[in-house]
Amino acid sequence: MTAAPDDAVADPQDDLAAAVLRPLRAHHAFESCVEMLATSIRLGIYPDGTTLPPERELAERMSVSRSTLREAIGALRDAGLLTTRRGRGGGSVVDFRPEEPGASVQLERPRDELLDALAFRRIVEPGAAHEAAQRTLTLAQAEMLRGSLDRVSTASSNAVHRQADSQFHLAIASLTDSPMLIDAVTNVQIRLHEMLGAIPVLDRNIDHSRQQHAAIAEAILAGDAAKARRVMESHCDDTAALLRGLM
Amino acid sequence: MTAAPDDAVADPQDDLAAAVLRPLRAHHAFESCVEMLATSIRLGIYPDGTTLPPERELAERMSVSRSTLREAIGALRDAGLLTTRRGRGGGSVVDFRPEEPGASVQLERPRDELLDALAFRRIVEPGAAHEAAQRTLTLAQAEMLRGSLDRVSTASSNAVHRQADSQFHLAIASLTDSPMLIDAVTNVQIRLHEMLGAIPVLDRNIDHSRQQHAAIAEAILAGDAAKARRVMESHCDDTAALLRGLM
DNA sequence: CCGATAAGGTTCGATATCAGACCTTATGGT
DNA sequence: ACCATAAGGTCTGATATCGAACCTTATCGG
Repeated sequence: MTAAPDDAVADPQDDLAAAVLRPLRAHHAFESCVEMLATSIRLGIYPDGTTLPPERELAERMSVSRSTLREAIGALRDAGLLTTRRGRGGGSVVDFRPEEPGASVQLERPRDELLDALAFRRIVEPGAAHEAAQRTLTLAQAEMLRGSLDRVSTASSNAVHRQADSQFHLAIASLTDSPMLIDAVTNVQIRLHEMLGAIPVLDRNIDHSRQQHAAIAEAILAGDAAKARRVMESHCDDTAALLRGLM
Repeated sequence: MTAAPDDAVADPQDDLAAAVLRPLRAHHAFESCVEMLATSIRLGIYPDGTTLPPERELAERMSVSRSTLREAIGALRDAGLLTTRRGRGGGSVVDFRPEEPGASVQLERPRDELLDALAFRRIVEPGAAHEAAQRTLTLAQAEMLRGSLDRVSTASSNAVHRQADSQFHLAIASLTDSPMLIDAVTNVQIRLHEMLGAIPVLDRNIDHSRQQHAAIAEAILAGDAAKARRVMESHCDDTAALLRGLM
């Protein structure tokens, strides 16, 4: 009744089952842990030279045992992304200078998944911008947004720009205070960051991006939700077109 | 540098860290497994009297070992949601008639989380409708959409209507073929379904919903993406207003 | 200079989960 | 009537993860 025979056309109902019964466990907490920390470092959330939060705290945030977390940190240390010092004031210090993007880097995920991320992004990021613009921001939030814009505007190299770009988009999402939305944007940005690392970058594209970023931030700070969404949509479309063309 | 002192205002950068370093493991695969299956049954994906897919298949879909899955099925059996028969053609048969919603049901999740789901929904479901309308649907897909609309239109009771409603929205998402989008809508619908079970339902609201559902399906089948999005936005707004008022 | 403290490092037993082989039962086809 | 088959049921050893206590090291404040 439920299982569709191999030869028959799948019962459309089964698609729903497939949707709800999604895999619920990323095999091996250890690996996911490594990936998550490595991503944070590559995205520049913990820039070169900064110290990671204490192990006990990190473990709790990721809801993972300290032993597992430590193994992950060990792996990153082996990979040369971290150095660790003991004692009070010690900790794991990031040792990572982002590399200039280029076509030599291989994509890890299947192409489908990346295209999916672009489509999903086109929906959630404009939504986030719209929502952020509707809120009345605290001074600290406005400050953070301006800071993110500033960093992405003045980035000294393509590699740094790429990090700052991710953070700018994450910053907008975080203005919404919506965990589900933040999570969605984070997911998208992780995949996007990976894609951008695999293509050559043109200065002209970056200039164009810069202008769009400024317009988006301005619209959000001015509370112009419709404009924020519109510009973000164009921005996503442009990035997507670039990526689809070059991959 | 990284850890914000308790007394100071949190460094905005830390918000980003909090976003990327999200918990990565739903403690106890067993519990998540029970929840997932129970949800599928309550959403009517496996209606009363139908047989679940074989254990080996279910286990693979959820990427969980068969032992763990079996424990989950056992728990559902103990809870009276299933009966199991051995031998060829056997399996676990659903034994669940949805209850009429009412204010007596207690919400399990914190209110914040539910409001968050409403906000997120307002972004992703209109996006899904828009995307679905842009695609050229196969005959089977159009058929499935019409079927879902039909079931939600002719539902004989509030309880059945609530199930059919979830499935209608999931059906639209599944038209997009975008795993990330489908996943987002699924998440939202699970939370929504829970909320709808906790409030009394007015026939007038249901009639209104019905009209909107019909308009959405029509717009999608006609390929009118703008309209599909617009109507879905109203639909989400209306449902959200109702829920916010009654919770 | 010295103790309180905040970090990382180590160890160990308990438990959850996995992977897979194997057993048992009922059904449907020939 | 029989037997291949498709289900659920059982068992077991390996491994991952937890969690919690405890040790070691370095720094900061008085």
